Order: sequence, then structure tokens, then C-alpha cells
Amino acid sequence: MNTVSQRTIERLSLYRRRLMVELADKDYIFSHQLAKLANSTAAQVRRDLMHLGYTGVPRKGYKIKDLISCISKFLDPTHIENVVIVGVGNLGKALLTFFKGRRPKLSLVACFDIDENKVGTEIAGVPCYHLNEMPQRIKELKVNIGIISSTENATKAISEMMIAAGIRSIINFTCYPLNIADSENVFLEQIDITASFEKAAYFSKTHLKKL
Amino acid sequence: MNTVSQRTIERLSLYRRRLMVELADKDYIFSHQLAKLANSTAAQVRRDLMHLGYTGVPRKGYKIKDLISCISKFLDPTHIENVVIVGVGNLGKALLTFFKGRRPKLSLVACFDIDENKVGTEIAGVPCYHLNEMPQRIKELKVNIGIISSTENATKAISEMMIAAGIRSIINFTCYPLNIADSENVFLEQIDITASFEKAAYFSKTHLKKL
DNA sequence: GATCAACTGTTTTTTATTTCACAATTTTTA
DNA sequence: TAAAAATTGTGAAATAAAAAACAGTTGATC
Ligand SMILES: NC(=O)c1ccc[n+]([C@@H]2O[C@H](COP(=O)([O-])OP(=O)(O)OC[C@H]3O[C@@H](n4cnc5c(N)ncnc54)[C@H](O)[C@@H]3O)[C@@H](O)[C@H]2O)c1
Ligand SMILES: NC(=O)c1ccc[n+]([C@@H]2O[C@H](COP(=O)([O-])OP(=O)(O)OC[C@H]3O[C@@H](n4cnc5c(N)ncnc54)[C@H](O)[C@@H]3O)[C@@H](O)[C@H]2O)c1
Repeated sequence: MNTVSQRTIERLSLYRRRLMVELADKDYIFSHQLAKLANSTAAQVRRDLMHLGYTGVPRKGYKIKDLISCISKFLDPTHIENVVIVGVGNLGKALLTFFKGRRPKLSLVACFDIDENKVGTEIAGVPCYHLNEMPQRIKELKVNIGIISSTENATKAISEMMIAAGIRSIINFTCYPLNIADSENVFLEQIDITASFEKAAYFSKTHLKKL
Repeated sequence: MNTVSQRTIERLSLYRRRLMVELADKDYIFSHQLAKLANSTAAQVRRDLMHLGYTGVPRKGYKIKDLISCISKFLDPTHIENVVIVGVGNLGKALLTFFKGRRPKLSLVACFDIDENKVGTEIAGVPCYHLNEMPQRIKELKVNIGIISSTENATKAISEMMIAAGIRSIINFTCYPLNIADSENVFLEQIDITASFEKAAYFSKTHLKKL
């Protein structure tokens, strides 16, 4: 199968956001200009765009408007996807607030917690239910995408509940490294902020050795 | 130079956290067991550990206690590193609250914002100053690591201020893709949560095609 | 309308990362 | 004490990703 790498998908997402900003200024953009905006190279940009089936014009570049809609057609779900988030502490709340209404095709429809002070309230305009209700709500709302930002120790159980309820994709912000069997065919994105911090600390002292 | 890849550093960070939990239960661990805990493979684990100069014992494995301190010696700064964070909105506050006091060698000493309601207060026990004061504070406190979680449009200017003030490593949570010249020799970690979301959405529909 | 310059799309090459495979080592067992 | 079993450390092979190279277009120029 002509499978597209995760790296390419990430870059396409970034290209689109950069192009949106550019759109105000001009009509066309060259691969080397987009590369600069996205911190990449012209060759890499052209290679990524190959997957879209959209072709630019030599000496003219890519029509920004068309390129954006082509990336959107490629990346975005055809219909609106419902998304849920489990664990609405500091991070969960930040994610909710930020993404609420931001991506038209991704709709944050519910969040879940076990904290009785949160259950029953609305957080950033999104209703918060008790974790117990999650499986039923996921099925009812046909949710395919789940975000976990609970405490670490609850991660595994939550992911199992999600998968059993039919979730197709999980984004895990906790430190717990989920291990999902291939046979489940669930996409997993592990975001390890702690590792990023330790990496930044490590390279703050070492990476300048390449001098 | 025997440079260690970013991927390896990330995994070492994860190994350490997993080992900390394991330590309560047992003394030794095999590469295949650690691999399972870290969602990796035995060969990958052994390869990563090669960099540490710590050797395990065939038929016995790695002494968890020693392995942890060896990873710490390798990853952690020798002395306490001061860290600052710029932009203390929802995300910045979550980061502050989470990391405050969590990593003994990384000390969050100050945060900066331009919101007058925040300047002059303490957030999660960390003093918040006006952005204007940043260069001076960074120099005074010998800060090497800076986190950006401001609004997107301020990112570039903030990074330039940081670099001019002597920061060695930047973690950028905003969507703006920073481009730091190689000659600056500043390590950059770009955390693009938006791309992660769009990736999760993309693969929720497509990745099961490998069936 | 021929020529030039500057781009694109794609093939090839290079580089980086992961996996494999196995000799060397150590413990266990007999 | 010798043989068997299991695990390590690492060179070599395989795979994945990025960069370079280049033929083919296209618009601009004369
Ligand atoms: N905040 C950060 O910067 C940061 C960085 C790295 C990792 N993380 C990880 O992200 C997760 C969330 O971080 P945070 O700062 O928001 O923590 P937090 O303590 O503020 O929030 C955790 C939330 O999860 C809820 N919760 C606990 N168990 C639950 C369960 N079984 N089901 C549903 N909800 C449950 C709690 O009630 C709370 O609301 C943590 O696991 C943390 O390790 C956070
Ligand atoms: N929250 C998320 O889940 C999320 C996800 C992806 C990306 N981001 C990015 O992270 C950044 C922060 O997100 P947030 O949700 O905390 O936003 P926020 O609006 O809650 O916080 C932004 C903070 O930055 C401050 N600020 C603005 N300009 C500044 C400047 N020049 N110097 C210092 N401080 C300044 C604001 O006063 C505010 O306190 C944004 O750029 C956003 O694009 C956030």
C-alpha cells in the first residue's frame, strides 16, 4: 500500500498552517519558500506534496489557495469527527480550551473525569461526565478519537475502555507508555513532554560539541 | 564525535522513569523486560544502553539501581539548571504546576508574561515577571533552558531575546515553527500538539488499511 | 518563436535508525 | 568440573528517511 509516513503527515499539517498565514499576502508560493516557513528543505516539501496528487507549475510554484484545500482534502476527515478527552486537570483543561472550535472537522464533544467536583459541570463549554459513562457516550456519539490526560496510573485502564468502546485513535499525554497490540488496529500517539524536557536539558550542554 | 541521537535520549528518559517504578519490586531486569515496559525491543534497549558505558551481566540482566544512576549521570546536568517559561496561559500554567519540583536537577525559577494581571504574582509558587525583565533575569540566574508557551505571534521575538540573553536550549509549544541558525548553537525542541491531533485524525481512518 | 532561467516531479544516492544474528560470557545444573 | 541454557554487547544487514541530482516544463526575454 502507498502508505504515507507519520513525519510527512506532521509536516503537511504544518505546511497548511503556514500557508493559511501566507494566503493574506500572495497567491503563489515556491517549494523553497514553503520550506523556509516550515523549517524544512525544498526537496522535502516537494516530496511531501507528491502524496497529494496536486502539482505545481514550474517557474510559478504552487497556488496557495488550491494547495491548502488539497492538503485539507487529504488530511481532514470527510465528515466531522467527534473527540473526547479523559482527565480534565490542568493539562486537559488547556487542551480543551485551545482546541474547542479550532479545527472545524474535529469536534470536542465530551470530557470525562472521576473528580466529583468536575462531573456534571461544563469545562470550556464542554460537558464533563463521570468516567463510568465513557463507553456508552463513545458509542452513542460515534467517537473515533480519544485523548488521555488523566493521572498516569489510570492510563492503561482508560485506554482499554476506549478501545473496547470502539475508539480508533488515542493521544496519550501521560508518562505511562501505552502498549496497544497491533491486532487492535488502533493508532497511538504518545506525547512525552517529560522526555522532551530532559532532552532539552541534555542537549543544552552537549550539542554544541559539533563545533 | 560519538554523538547520541535524540531518539536515544528520549528513550533513556523513558527507561529511567519505568525503572523507578520497577525498583520497588525487584533488583535486576533483562533487556527484553525493559523493552516491554518502554514499548520497545530488546535489541533497541541494549543498543541505547551501550552509550552509558554501563554493562549488564549475561543471564542476570541489569541491576536496576545502578542502571538508574547511570542513566541519571548520563542525562542529568551536573549541577542544578535553572529554567524559565514565557507565556503563562493555560498551557504554561499546566507545565509550571506539573514540573515544579519534579525533576531535581531542573529548577523552574521564573516565568514571564505581558499580562499585567499576572506580572508581579506567583504562579504555582513561581514568580511572574514582565517580559521586559527576561534578559536581565536570564543572565542573573544563569538560565540555559527556556520554554515558550506564549501566543504564537510573539514566538520569534521571544526566542531572539532568549538567545541574545544566552539561553542554550528552547522548548517551543507554540504553532510557530522557529528557525534558529545552526551558528547559534542553540538546541530547539518543537512540540507541535496541533500536528499530533491532525495526525491522530488522519490515521484513525487510514492506518487500518494495513490489514 | 527560439533561447534562457528557474522551477517542478521523480529517480538515485546518501545518511540515519532499527533489526538481526552471533560470539562471548555467566549462571545453573548435573 | 563440565555441559547446557540464557543473556549480553556489538558488527553486519535491512529498513526508513532525507538530500541531491537531474530530466522535463514553463514563463520570461530578446
Ligand atoms: N501538565 C503537564 O505539563 C504535563 C507534562 C507531562 C506529562 N503530563 C501528564 O499529563 C497528565 C495530566 O497532567 P495534569 O497536569 O493535567 O494533571 P492533573 O493532576 O492536573 O489532572 C489530572 C486529572 O485527571 C483526573 N483523573 C484521575 N484519574 C482519573 C480517571 N481514572 N479517569 C478520569 N480522570 C481521572 C483527575 O481528577 C484530574 O482532574 C498526567 O498524567 C501527567 O503525568 C502533564
Ligand atoms: N493549550 C494547548 O493545548 C495548546 C496546544 C497546541 C499549541 N498551543 C500553543 O501554546 C501557546 C499557549 O497556549 P495557551 O493555551 O496557554 O494560550 P493562552 O492564551 O492561554 O496563553 C498565552 C499566554 O501568553 C501570554 N503572552 C502573550 N504574548 C506574550 C508575550 N509577548 N510575552 C509573554 N507572554 C505573552 C498571554 O498573556 C497569555 O498568558 C499558544 O501559542 C498555542 O498556540 C497550545
